[in-house]
Amino acid sequence: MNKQDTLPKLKDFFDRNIPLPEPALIRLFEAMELVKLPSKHSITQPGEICTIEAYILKGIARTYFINEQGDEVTVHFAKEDWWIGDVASFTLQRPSLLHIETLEETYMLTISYERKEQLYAEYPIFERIFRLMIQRTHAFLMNRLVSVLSESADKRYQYFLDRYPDVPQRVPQHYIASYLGISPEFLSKIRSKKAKLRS
Amino acid sequence: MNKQDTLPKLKDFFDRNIPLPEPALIRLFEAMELVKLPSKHSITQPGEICTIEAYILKGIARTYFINEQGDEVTVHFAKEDWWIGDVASFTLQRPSLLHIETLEETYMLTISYERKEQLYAEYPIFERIFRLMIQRTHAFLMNRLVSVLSESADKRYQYFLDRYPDVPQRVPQHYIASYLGISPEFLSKIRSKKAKLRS
DNA sequence: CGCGACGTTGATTTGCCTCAACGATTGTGG
DNA sequence: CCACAATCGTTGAGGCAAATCAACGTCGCG
Repeated sequence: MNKQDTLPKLKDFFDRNIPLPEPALIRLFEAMELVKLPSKHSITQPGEICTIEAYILKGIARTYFINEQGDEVTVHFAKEDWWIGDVASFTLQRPSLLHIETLEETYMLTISYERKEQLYAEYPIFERIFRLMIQRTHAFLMNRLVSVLSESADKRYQYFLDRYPDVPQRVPQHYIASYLGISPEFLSKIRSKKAKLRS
Repeated sequence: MNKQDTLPKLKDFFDRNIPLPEPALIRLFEAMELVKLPSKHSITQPGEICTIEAYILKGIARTYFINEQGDEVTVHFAKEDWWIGDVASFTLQRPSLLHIETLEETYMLTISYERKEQLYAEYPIFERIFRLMIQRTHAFLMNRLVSVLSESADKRYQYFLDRYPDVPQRVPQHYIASYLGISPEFLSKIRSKKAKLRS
């Protein structure tokens, strides 16, 4: 994959979400680096400072957390056309609490902390752009919270399928269970019940 | 309560969280309005556009959501030294999905959408300040999500008490249950079990 | 005073977890 | 290239956490 060819995708993302002037787009693009990561490679680990934020061109990654009982809690799946990164660790440049790792070979455009700060300094419009971007993530998190607080596992899974129809074919099922906040066994049972109903 | 007297509180908030130059603080303060609301008054309702964001000086409010089954899900309690508002509705100026209402007589410093846009335009530093503020909320939401996904009701309640020791004395208990994502009856049972253990 | 909102308690049910056993698939080292 | 291990998903039995339903006491307020 050639970096120049990836500009249209980035442009398309912003056109659909946070329209920004062509020159700003170009500046951002220039500050970013095309990175290819094999499957199962880590972007951030707990204790380390998250050094990049990335726009995913192709592939898929997940963000997860290991709680006190020692089990993994998947916070987020990020695939094509999504951003990833540990917002808290990146912006405060503090050790992360999260794992982020690829689940497929993944191509992404990354930006480092320094480059981003540089953008803010040189083109204040980026303060606004990234403020709007984080507001988008905020709305997303809010939905997820309400869903976990008030819906049954069954419904959450259905909702997940509607929203991410291709993800179940791309990632191990127990990661999806941990995203939904249920045990792998129980997700399996939900699935088999659904299959019976359909026939 | 006199508006001038409230400046130190606002200053104190920023000193502790997002230090900002004195002149910027003054600009912000001037753009804000001191508002007093009686208990049980609404700031936003679903369908309306959320017109203000507010810093609470005294009192307490809650943000909630009514789901498909018709029950209330409390997303957030905001008391002294916290901000409230429907970020999504406010920044996009779109109809809100949330209710926000006071639970006590509440004094707050409010800022309207227009005034805030004006601040952004006149003092670009505010883009940064509010970007940092929303990152703070983001981290908060993230914690809450992880907690709901992976901890027992018992533990979540304990955590709530540690973090907001005064709230149980100030708001009806069933609102707390809905914040924790459990039924009012079950919260009552958790409490009585705790009381027995203590004796 | 009497009503409605709130919290409590107990009985019952249900959603989800844990544990254990078992195939199927994948991957890896000899 | 095969053998064996490791990982993954499924299934069933049993148990526990939390919901639901119903009855009741209390309080604040019109």
